[in-house]
Amino acid sequence: MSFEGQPPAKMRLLRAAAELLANSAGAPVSTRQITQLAEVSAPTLYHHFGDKEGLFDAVVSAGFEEYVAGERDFAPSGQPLVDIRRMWDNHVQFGLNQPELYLVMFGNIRPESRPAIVADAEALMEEMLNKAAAAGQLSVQPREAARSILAANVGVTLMLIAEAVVDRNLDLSTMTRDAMIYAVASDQAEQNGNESSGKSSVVVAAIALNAALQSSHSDQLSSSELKLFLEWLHRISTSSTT
Amino acid sequence: MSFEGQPPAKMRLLRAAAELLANSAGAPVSTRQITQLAEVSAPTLYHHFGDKEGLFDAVVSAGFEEYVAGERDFAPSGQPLVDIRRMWDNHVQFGLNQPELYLVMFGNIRPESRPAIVADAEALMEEMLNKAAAAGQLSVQPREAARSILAANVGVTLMLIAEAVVDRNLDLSTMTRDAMIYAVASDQAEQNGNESSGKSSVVVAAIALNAALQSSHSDQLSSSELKLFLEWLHRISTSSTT
DNA sequence: GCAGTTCATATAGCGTTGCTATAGGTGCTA
DNA sequence: TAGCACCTATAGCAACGCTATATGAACTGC
Repeated sequence: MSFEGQPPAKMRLLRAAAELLANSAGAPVSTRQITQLAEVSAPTLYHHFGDKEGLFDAVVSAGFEEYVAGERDFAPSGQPLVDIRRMWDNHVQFGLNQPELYLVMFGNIRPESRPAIVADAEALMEEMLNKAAAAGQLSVQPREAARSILAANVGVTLMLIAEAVVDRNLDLSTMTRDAMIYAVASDQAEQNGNESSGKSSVVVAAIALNAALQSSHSDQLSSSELKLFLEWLHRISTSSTT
Repeated sequence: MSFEGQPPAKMRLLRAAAELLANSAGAPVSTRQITQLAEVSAPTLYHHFGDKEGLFDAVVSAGFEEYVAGERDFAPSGQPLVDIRRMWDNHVQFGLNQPELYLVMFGNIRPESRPAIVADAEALMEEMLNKAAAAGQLSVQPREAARSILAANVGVTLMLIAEAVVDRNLDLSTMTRDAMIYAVASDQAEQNGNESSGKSSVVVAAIALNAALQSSHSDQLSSSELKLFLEWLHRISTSSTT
């Protein structure tokens, strides 16, 4: 959605809202400020965007599309998980660069109002994770992984926004990012090279655990618990792969 | 901060605000609603709390202290990492039970306005992680781990709140929680390919199976069986030594 | 060329919001 | 009884999101 072909008033409103959202550090932005800066009167705003939130949505989705576009461009590094890392960092940077926009997008999300942007972000992340899954580098389903990573990504970004700029420590982001990616990656289920089916990885892992439990006795479960546990383990490890 | 000894008006304001915040599903709560329900007129509110946000802060911190108290009580399970899990789950439940309060606390956090509650939550989490660190179960500094886990916890909770109640899937919480705890726990040794130190192969295999089970819902166990199975699995995978 | 329709903008103002200037009541201490 | 804190109320301000209504411009069909 380029700004070029739009009627002047609508475009000026978008620009004014974006500028005010970007510059007013934390303070809420009123429709009167926006219309005044855009040199337009109130009904024009509502004619074009229906709502104050409609205007903000437009600004957000414009900014988000820009961010997504820049994201897709330099993404194909061959290593999907590396791309995920970069995607995470870009997300954080986007939030820190435009905290107001970001808070509108991810801070006030309520059930009835705004799953749209979140769904977009999830889809983008999932798309990248699909490549990782295709390369056998994922130990969980891409959709679940995407939701999980995005949730952590949002949480970290909100925390960083909440901190004073002075003592913002990006180690929080780095650490959480690597934790999430590592947890989702398949390098601890190292058998995924030959069998990429999710179910078979369960079986393989169950067999491995079974073997490990036989050799070294764990004291974390009582004997009765262990007995039942082993039985279940057996049921899992002998299940047919579909 | 008990409610008992307070003058009636102040207490009635707190109760009214809490009730309106809890019951008004998503809609903003106005001071007039509050003062009307509390049978009090406007200046009284500002006399006692200075601000609308001051009132909300009071409500929030009351609720938060209650939540913290309930948290500390049943916490000492001996296994710090298990306690962290429970703490995570309680955090999510707190957010889902009182979404309005939660959004006030963690959704709108801006640099100048509200690091207080966040700091409290961090401190609580850190306190628990210190025990884990003392038991040699942590591979990173408790403070960093607490910040990281809390950030992910907040992100997950916000995501769940944003979803319609119907299709809320708590797997998102479970998966992210275990990912974070696992990443922070000291069994990270094999992350660097150094498998001999620290964890036994039982733990490694248990973790792998856990991850695999998260991705593909096995139909070999009933849901109640699976729940208990996963619980045991986690006990094994968070055990400190063999 | 001109009526009809549609789109875009403006004037003025409604109802509600958070908040306050001012003042009156209440109970305590002296 | 006087004085003094504390607590509460009447009334109202400025700002908010939003809209009923109206005017101008641009295009369309005849």
